[in-house]
Amino acid sequence: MLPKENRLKKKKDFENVFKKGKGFKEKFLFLKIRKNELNVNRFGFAVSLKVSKKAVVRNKLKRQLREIVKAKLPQVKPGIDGIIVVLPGLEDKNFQQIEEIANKLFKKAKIINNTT
RNA sequence: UUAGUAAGCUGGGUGAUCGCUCUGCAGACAAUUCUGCAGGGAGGAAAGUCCGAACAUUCAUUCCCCUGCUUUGAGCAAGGGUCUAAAAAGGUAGCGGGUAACGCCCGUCAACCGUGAGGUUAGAGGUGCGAACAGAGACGAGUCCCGACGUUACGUCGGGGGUGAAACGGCUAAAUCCUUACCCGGGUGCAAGAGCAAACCAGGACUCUGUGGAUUAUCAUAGAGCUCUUGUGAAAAAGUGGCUCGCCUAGAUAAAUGAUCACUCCAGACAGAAUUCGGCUUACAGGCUUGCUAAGACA
RNA sequence: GCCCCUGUAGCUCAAUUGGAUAGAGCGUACGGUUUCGGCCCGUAAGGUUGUGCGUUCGAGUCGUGCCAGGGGCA
Repeated sequence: MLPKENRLKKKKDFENVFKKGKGFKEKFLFLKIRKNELNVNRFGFAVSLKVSKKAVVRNKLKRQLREIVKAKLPQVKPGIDGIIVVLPGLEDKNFQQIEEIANKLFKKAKIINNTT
């Protein structure tokens, strides 16, 4: 689980990111990002009922994505709000495959620090 | 031993690294923050939302207060349901018990199924209709065919074939109608509801219409309408659209109870709490315990 | 989370107190008409009535359990 300060919480925040953020797409993941006024990164996750009707599957995807984002947090440029949307198809992948997709996605969005 | 039957229990384990939430204690601090230690942290179905209850609120002439009428202890409401527009609802029902309550549970009788252990069952009473097709004829009648008798048309008696789910016996059928012992205020549901803060001639929500945008994702704007909330002597400007309780010896609020790796075994099914509790229904790999039954073998 | 509603041809809808083959319009296909196309005329295909179990002689219709889709909420 992400620390509290790194979570995107308010409904308003989500609307802002969806409305004004830039979108990036990679295989079964979709990322929306927008700069915020804070010095920290905040992330939210969304898994639709269309991905799977089973709550167990949706919860597992969210947990795995949180772990991936947690590991990446120190490398990400500060001051970004992001939402990761899961698209149907990801539920068949294992952890390594999801991590690979997420890496490509983050590179595409150019939010990783070049120094590391 | 094999096959079966009933009831109950369980629903991988160990370790390493990195994390989340709540409670208590201690310390630091402006703080709802941080640190340390100790402890709690998904299910038998958490599911479907099919019944019932708690709790909250609302309507109310039932509880409380006031007023009125009829009258001597009660009534005059609402809602739901019913309806060929007038009737008065409803109930999932053998019998007996249990429960806060239930359409639930237990015992028992009957019917049916099974060699058996056992299993299954919306199992009261009354009445109407016999509605398609076929058939001569479908609850009130009738004569398609054959035989006998009577004087022909025809009638009486007996028998047979065929149709059909059912063919004269007054039989069977309500999960379409009605009755009844007994019991009962109704609606809305924790997004119920309560409190705090902020703002003002304003703000929010909803509906409709127009315009634009998006199209695996949770839009924006203008006008009109009507209601609700806060609030007002007038005008202008600025600002808020949140938080807390409800809420829990699991108790979050973008929502925790985990992620990865290694070893191991019989290789892990169905599946993730959201106000709480009692049931029902549905999904489900494997393992364990106990009682009983049938067949076979041995003593 | 809580509370509701709806499932019949590709689409929009019918089907009498349960009664036999489940109909109609649009669409589709083929044929005719036309120089060709449209309109028009004719013919045909297309259905496990979402699904299982039950009541019944008989179920789209009655009862019940699932499945799918949709809507509302201070």
